[in-house]
Amino acid sequence: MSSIPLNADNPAQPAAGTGAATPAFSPLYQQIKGLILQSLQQGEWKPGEAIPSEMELAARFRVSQGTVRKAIDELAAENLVMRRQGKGTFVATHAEQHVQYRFLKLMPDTGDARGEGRAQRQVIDCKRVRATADVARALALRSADPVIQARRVLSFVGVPTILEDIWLPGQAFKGLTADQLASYQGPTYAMFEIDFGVRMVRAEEKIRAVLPDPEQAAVLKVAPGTPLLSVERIAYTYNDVPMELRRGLYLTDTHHYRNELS
Amino acid sequence: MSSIPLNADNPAQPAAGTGAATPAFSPLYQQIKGLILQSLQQGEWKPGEAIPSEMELAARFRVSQGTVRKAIDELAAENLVMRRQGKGTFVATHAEQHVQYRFLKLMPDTGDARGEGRAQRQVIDCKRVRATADVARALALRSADPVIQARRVLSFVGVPTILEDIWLPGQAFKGLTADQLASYQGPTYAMFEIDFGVRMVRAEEKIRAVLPDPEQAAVLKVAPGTPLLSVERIAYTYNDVPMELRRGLYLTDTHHYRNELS
DNA sequence: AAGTGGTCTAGACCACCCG
DNA sequence: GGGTGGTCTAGACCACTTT
Repeated sequence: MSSIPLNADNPAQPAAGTGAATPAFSPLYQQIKGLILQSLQQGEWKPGEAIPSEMELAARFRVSQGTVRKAIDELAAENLVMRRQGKGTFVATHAEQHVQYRFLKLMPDTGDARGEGRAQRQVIDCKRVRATADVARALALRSADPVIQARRVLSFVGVPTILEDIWLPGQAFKGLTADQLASYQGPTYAMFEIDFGVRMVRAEEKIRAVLPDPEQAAVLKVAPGTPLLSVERIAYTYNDVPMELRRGLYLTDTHHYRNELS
Repeated sequence: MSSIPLNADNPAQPAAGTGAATPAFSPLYQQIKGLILQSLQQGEWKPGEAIPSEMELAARFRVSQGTVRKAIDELAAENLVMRRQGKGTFVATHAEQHVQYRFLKLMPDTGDARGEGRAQRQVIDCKRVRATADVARALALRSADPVIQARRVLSFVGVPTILEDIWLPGQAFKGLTADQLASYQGPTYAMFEIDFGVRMVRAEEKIRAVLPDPEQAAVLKVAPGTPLLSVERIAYTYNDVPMELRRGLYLTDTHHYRNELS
């Protein structure tokens, strides 16, 4: 087992890699964080499972519990793990997370809960295609690489509200079907974790106001001149690897995109 | 000076108020955080100034440096203070902050820096009015209470891009003039700090896609059917007191609203 | 050299959860 | 009662900034 400190009697030595040299100085807890992160992305612990206790990790890495604690603090702040007092620390998951639909910021204008009767999904199509230049760039692929493209509509209380086009790297999502997209209960990102082992960790969104083209207007059943929110999202797994491009059109008559600034 | 622990030989005792009882359990560092917060909102240290060192605060509150540290950690995470290694901990300010325009998420499509030649401001008007019902509700005032209402346009590289209507509680912002809004260099929120002692700490935004009315279209010099981003912001000072309502219309032809999810 | 924030440790005890 | 995360302390040393 790779231990980190070279001299237990001389705590807080600047740096000491695990064989591979650590070039710039980084605090011990950052190195521990890196090691835990590595185990996370290698799937040593699966989403929803508990990771070893702080004491165990401290013993494994030969550091104090406080140092492990600070490492886990940061992972928890980034939503990569979840702590539960008295129970343990768990690998975060898009399923069974108190905040379902973590990345969906669209809220109904009335009723502070976003829930009020889940969305109905309707998958319009799902096919294998070759990446166009812009899709390839967003997903860090080469042009013409295989990607899976899907289109679906989300309705709230029967009202079509979101039209989404989704692009996924063909390699990682080989075999994804329209049926799978439609029938899975709960967040699509949870399905990605379970069926493909792909965990989305963070995302970036670019938001604009646009008018729908005739086809989009028809699908959403709105007049052609209806202003819509265009939300382009790139979702990333571990290590900032982009794994999904999603272009959404949101009807904001009875909903709004909610954001908190600080 | 009010000390907190009653018994220094028995560290980590559950709770011990400063005279006034602390009803529910809250860790010591949270209580310290509350005390520091209190000093912040009472203006014991002004924006940009350094607060006492961790050792000094530890001595003042009769706790260990580590406990003060954890309290300040949270304040720093909430952007209420800023730490600078080797120098001290400083009261956060909207002026001289590396991230100017902290609350403005509109970015040019090209050029990752938001800067590229600051915005030009044009104040259209600024007057004292009585709060309408919705403005009063947003600002936690009574209907017909005095408020200051301002309208201005921000242009980037000469192109009118943002039309903003701003409402401020008349009491706290007595004497605010159009000239003041127009001539101040730097973030308006910095001017609020300096001229009115009001520090905005966080904000909430509701975003929609809308069409401008004829007047709005004229001011922004766009065609009537141009879709625009409607951004309604409520900004809060300490203690979650709302101090500003702002309704913005963003032109998203060459800009986009950028958001990071995690 | 002195002061500040930042890291690390070791040990104690508290709050919570479960068997 | 025993395990887990959470809090608190005291003391040491590191990294950065200023005098």
